[in-house]
Amino acid sequence: MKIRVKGIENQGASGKTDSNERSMVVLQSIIENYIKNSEPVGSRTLSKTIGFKLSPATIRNIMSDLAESGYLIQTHTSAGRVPTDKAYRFYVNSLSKKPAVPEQIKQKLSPVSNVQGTPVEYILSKAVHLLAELTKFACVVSTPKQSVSRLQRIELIKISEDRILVILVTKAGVVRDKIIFVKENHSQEFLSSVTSFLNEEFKNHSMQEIREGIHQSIVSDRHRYHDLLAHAVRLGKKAFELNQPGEMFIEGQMNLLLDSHFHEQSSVKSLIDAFEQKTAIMKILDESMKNKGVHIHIGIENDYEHLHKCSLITASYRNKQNVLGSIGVVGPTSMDYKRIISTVEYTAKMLSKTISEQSYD
Amino acid sequence: MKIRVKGIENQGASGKTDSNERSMVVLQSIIENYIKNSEPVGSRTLSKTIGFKLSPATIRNIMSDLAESGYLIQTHTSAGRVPTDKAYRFYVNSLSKKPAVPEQIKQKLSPVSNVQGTPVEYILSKAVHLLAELTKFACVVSTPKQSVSRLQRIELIKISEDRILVILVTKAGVVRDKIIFVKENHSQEFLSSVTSFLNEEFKNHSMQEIREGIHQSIVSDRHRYHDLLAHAVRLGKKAFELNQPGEMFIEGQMNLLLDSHFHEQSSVKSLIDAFEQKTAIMKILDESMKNKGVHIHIGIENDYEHLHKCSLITASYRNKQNVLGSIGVVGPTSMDYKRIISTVEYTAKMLSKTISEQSYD
DNA sequence: ATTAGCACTATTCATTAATGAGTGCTAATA
DNA sequence: TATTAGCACTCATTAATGAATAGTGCTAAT
Repeated sequence: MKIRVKGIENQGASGKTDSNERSMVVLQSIIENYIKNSEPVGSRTLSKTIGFKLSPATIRNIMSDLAESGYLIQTHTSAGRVPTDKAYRFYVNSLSKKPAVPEQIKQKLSPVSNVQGTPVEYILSKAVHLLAELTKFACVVSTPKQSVSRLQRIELIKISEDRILVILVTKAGVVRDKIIFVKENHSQEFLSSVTSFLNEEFKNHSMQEIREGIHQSIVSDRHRYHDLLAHAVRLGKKAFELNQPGEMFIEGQMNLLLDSHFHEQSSVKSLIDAFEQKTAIMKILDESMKNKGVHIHIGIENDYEHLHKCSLITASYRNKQNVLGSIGVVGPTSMDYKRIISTVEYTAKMLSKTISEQSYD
Repeated sequence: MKIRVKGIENQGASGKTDSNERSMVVLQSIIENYIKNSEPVGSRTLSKTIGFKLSPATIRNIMSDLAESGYLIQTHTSAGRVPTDKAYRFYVNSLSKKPAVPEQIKQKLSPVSNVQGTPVEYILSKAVHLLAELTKFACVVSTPKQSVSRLQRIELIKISEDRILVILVTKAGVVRDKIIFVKENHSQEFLSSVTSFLNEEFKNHSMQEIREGIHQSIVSDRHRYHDLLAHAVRLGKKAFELNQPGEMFIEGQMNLLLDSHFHEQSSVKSLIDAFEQKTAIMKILDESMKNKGVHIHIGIENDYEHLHKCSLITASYRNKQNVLGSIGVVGPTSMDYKRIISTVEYTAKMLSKTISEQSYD
């Protein structure tokens, strides 16, 4: 008795890759069909939509094999087949790496480059809003991580006897502010001296570096700033200490609830949890900053359980110097990967371009 | 034939206010029951839960009258009664003006005062987040209107040959930034002169005033700043011109979708629309800044059609000088008004307190 | 290796009947 | 005169039934 070649699974193990390739095409076809209609796909419909001629019976055999290898499941005996996360993974891996971006999408995203001169946060919110409108899913974007970005300018402004407003401007064009409380009543002139000292000393250094090196650096310069020194150290430390938690803008959450895949009560609750407790998604965005290109997390691949029914497509954005943050889409595992991937990629590119142009180096 | 006194409607018209008062209590009871259980309430259950003894039949008569006067409706013949928007309006109007704030809510909101020294935006997002958690509805907050708030400080920072970073600090503690593009290559020293000129001239004036008066003011001072003048006018105009659209933070939209009242497909779509197109809600928040206290918009009272099934509870927040913005809750018309109103009021109070303490005057 | 044919299974949909919650009206009652 | 008991009636909800449908798995023929 001959054992049928199980298609995709044992690539190369068998001499005949014909049957192998065919099952791949069948799988692809099932996936695309399901992405389009959100309904279990059966052998009959498939035999019609598929490119070459193949009877339902044959397709049934192939499907049976694919199911056995974990690419398909049945919701019940007499239902069609539905792709698993494993299938989607296969699918995105087999996609041609660079799908073209439809002109229509480019059009829609053009406003992103029209907001130059506005705060970075505004640009981000514009981008994430448009992305949500285009994809009809939930979209997220993380604000620039300040630790990596380099200092363009620091300002110390006296507000009252015991409060100083610190304004940090990074090369990426991000402005951050914070109030620090002090015991001594410094004059504005004194603060100006400290300001220019800090600017001279730390311009073009990353926040991380500054935070780590602030003490040594000042000490080595002791001779120039005698009496200023003690205070400058203290103020500088406080000023650069500000480690605001990374923020995240979310847009279009509600879109997900129109999606049939999230109609069950339990899924909805999971989603709410996932967005309420932002850390999980934030973590994925952070992760996405480490490598170039588009990142894809499919369903069960996500560490966070509440995201097991979602796929996340993310891409980082950057200026000329550094990776700053990332932007992404959260949707059902059966999303139209081709379209979403290229849209996210293009959005990130536009974002990088716009922000680079107003970065300060 | 005598006409039965129709209760609430013709208050004072009849000699007997007894029946009048009783129907008010019945209505109140129905409303509270419906708020609690989200189910049409019938005469039998009501006769049990209501304080004094009254047979279902009598209650049916009263209910019939209330229905006729537009306070109640039936979804179908054999169903219990459901309060109308008119009933809710009656209900909130008859509430004692100052319900006590439960200690538990005070506890939960205490983090709002623990974020002093952080940017105003951060405080706002914290507050709106907590409010959403407490109310389990969608919550919104508008960022401070810059037009009314007074200038604390302006900074002009040279970024490149043709770009200047403008930083505006208002008395309310809000920091806004914008890049302006210029044709001439000004030195940083020159910018410093302009900066101190603008600060001297305009500190403590509202943005509105500054925008309106910038030209006259400078002209009248012509003798002091001869050559500076032309440039200063141009720069100042550009700098203060920045009229960013008022922003709004939204939190907990998804909460609404767990609410049974929004389960129909059409309601969900309405909600999505309402939040997508933020202007309607923004308008209500703006409106709420004009008068003190809590504002209540019930269902049909809202101008915007997509909000006809929602009630909005809003309250403004302020610093010592000005009303800055407002915060509010968007929920179903059958929300627990007592609780929500006091929670919103208290949150706004906390917000005002926190922001006042770090305002610059 | 592929396909046609057939038995089998599970969902979906419409129909029906039973149940029950609630009202409105009328007549009896305090 | 106001209240209440009683009863007929309405309509939503639920469960049960059966027909139609979409799909599979297996076997035998090609």
